[in-house]
Amino acid sequence: MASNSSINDFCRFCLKNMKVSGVLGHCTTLFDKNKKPLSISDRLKHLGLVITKRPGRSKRVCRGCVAILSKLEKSLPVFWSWMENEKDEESSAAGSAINSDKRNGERTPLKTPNALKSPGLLSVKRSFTVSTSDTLMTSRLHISTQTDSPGCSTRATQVSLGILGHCVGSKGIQTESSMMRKSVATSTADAPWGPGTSVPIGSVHLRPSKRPRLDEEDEGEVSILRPEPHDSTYDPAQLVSAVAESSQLIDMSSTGYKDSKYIVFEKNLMELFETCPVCSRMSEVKTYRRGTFLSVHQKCHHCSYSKQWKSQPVVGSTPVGNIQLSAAIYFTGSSYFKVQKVFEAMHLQNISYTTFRNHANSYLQPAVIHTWQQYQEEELRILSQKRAKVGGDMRADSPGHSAKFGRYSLMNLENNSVIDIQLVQSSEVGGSPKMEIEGLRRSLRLLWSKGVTVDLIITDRHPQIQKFLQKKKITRYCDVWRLQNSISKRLAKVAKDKDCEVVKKWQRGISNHAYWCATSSSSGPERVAKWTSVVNHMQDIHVHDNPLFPQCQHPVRLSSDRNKWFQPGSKALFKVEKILTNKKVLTDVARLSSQYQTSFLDAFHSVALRFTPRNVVFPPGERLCRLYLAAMHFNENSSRIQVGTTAGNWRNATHFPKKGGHTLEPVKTPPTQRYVHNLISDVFEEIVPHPQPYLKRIQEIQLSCHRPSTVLH
DNA sequence: GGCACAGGAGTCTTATTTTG
DNA sequence: CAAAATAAGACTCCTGTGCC
Repeated sequence: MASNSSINDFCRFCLKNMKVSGVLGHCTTLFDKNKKPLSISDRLKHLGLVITKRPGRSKRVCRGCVAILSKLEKSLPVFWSWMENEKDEESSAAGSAINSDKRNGERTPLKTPNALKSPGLLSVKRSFTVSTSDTLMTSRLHISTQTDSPGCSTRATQVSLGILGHCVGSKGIQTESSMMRKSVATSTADAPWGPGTSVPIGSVHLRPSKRPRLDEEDEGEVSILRPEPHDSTYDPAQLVSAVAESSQLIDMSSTGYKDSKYIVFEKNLMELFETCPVCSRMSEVKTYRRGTFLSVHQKCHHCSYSKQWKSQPVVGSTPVGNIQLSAAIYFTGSSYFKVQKVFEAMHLQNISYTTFRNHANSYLQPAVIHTWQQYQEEELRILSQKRAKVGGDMRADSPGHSAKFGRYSLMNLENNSVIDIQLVQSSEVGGSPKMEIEGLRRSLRLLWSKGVTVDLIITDRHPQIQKFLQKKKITRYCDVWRLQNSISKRLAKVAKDKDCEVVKKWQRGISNHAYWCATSSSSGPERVAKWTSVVNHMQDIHVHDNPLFPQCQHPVRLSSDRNKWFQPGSKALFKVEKILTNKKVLTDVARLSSQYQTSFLDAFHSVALRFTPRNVVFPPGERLCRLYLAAMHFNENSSRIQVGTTAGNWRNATHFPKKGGHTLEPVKTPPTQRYVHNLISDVFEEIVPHPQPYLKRIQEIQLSCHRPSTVLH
């Protein structure tokens, strides 16, 4: 048994040990009948390899071998069709048998892809002679160019694969490159991307397109390639096409951000380039795709007409649409992978994840940091002119239950806007319980460094925090929602006891009572007096010993439900009284905040959750940026007003919460995303032209995410 | 030769299924 | 029903490819 299980830890084909640190990773069972659409063994069978369960042979394969199988499934039909074609030609052509034999003999020496290098696989491959199907597909290109095969089929391949571009190269290519450079050399008037070229993008175009974007290089090379409208192949038609092209590009702004975009089908697009507009005969069309970008190179062999069309403006050497897509995904808090699925579902061309990450690291995150810091500076400047009233709360921000990261959010309670977010890693402060106090410390240090005086703070009932705030002489208040939530939970637990069912009838009443105590009292002792009076009230006693609150304020009325009153000396009363008059609870009741609540902080947490879903692992830098984005979204939309009806009433919507019953919630105006547009503008106007200062800033931020706790004390 | 992009592989994670 | 096993998603790092 033990030996069998150890064999199954290895891949059947490449013999790789798939057990890492005692855990099997990325393996698939060969004979899993439930696997959809087919089991691995069935898929192999389809390709000609019959595989059976055998003692001493593993029943699992690794992900790498499954990937090879998938490739073979894609490529083999192509390869088989080649074989069929060759057979047909061979049978018809006399004397080709020798060549055919030669080819069969040559098939194996082709370069083996890395993935197929393992000995176990080779044996399998040989058994059905498809080992190089994948290789053949890719090597087709190299063989044809190097060996200069005279076969007409090869020639066709060369053309289709774009090799011709290098050989012919001349007019079409020059036209294209000069177009790019023309924009570089001239300022705005003849820039191919249009006269609306903004200064920053212009500055990008000032660099030769081949140079690294981050380098500032001379522009001498640029003008050399300018004069291509005066090419020897000058033709009025060409001029027409060039003018049409430039006018088309002139209409859009340099980044085309505000341009509408469309989904264009390849077939429909290619209809535009099929025939030469000058001689109306078929022209050669070559395409080049990079992410969402497509360039079409049309060349007519009959009249020398050539044209290059680009689907998007290009900044430096990066298509603008690709960055815009990355920015749109990132700034709206969406997930690349979800968008990728949507794109894939409709065969829409997309950028790779690596590209997305590169864009995020180079431009998007710097934009977020920059915008957030500007906003924060301004907010803190205003706040420094008065005594700040803030609320803070920590939430775990990691997948699962492991509180690896925590985010401490600080909110200005006067306008309900988030003014600071601190990301704290449990490992840097020595455990998750210390994260909250650390987050608060960091936030307060920032406020103090900007000259903000904290008047009061509403925060958690954590003893460490109480001690810290006492030391710093900051008035701390308790949030009513938190207190009533904590008490509700305890009451719910008691209500489950079969002798304490009466507690259920009072849960909502006690919760409401907490809010009433907080809002109707002017001092701590008065709040406590009102709070403790509920114990009498629950026994149908409405006159109390406490002079601060001698009598219930509600009108005298007879209850229809006599069973709701607690019986003196009952177990239920004893348990509820213990919860309500607990010393810590009374201390917190005395500190209940009457004017400011942190319910908006919870609303922010739910927004933040949409930007940083818990089941996705983000690197700390990206996590912080996403939280900043959440804060920007929240701050922009926190003060939305209620929608009115034509009759002049406010609109409400009925909600049916999980607990039962129903509530009326105001219908507010739809949320806006102005911050997204501002950020994208920032990316193109400031960061893409001069990324270095922003990158430096983001490095500082990321470093500060990991600074050791000792620095902060 | 430089750059952008694509994709593979390793690692960590959660969700689901299987097993005892 | 709980624990173990399995599958697969998500992320980082790295390398290869092809265009300019």
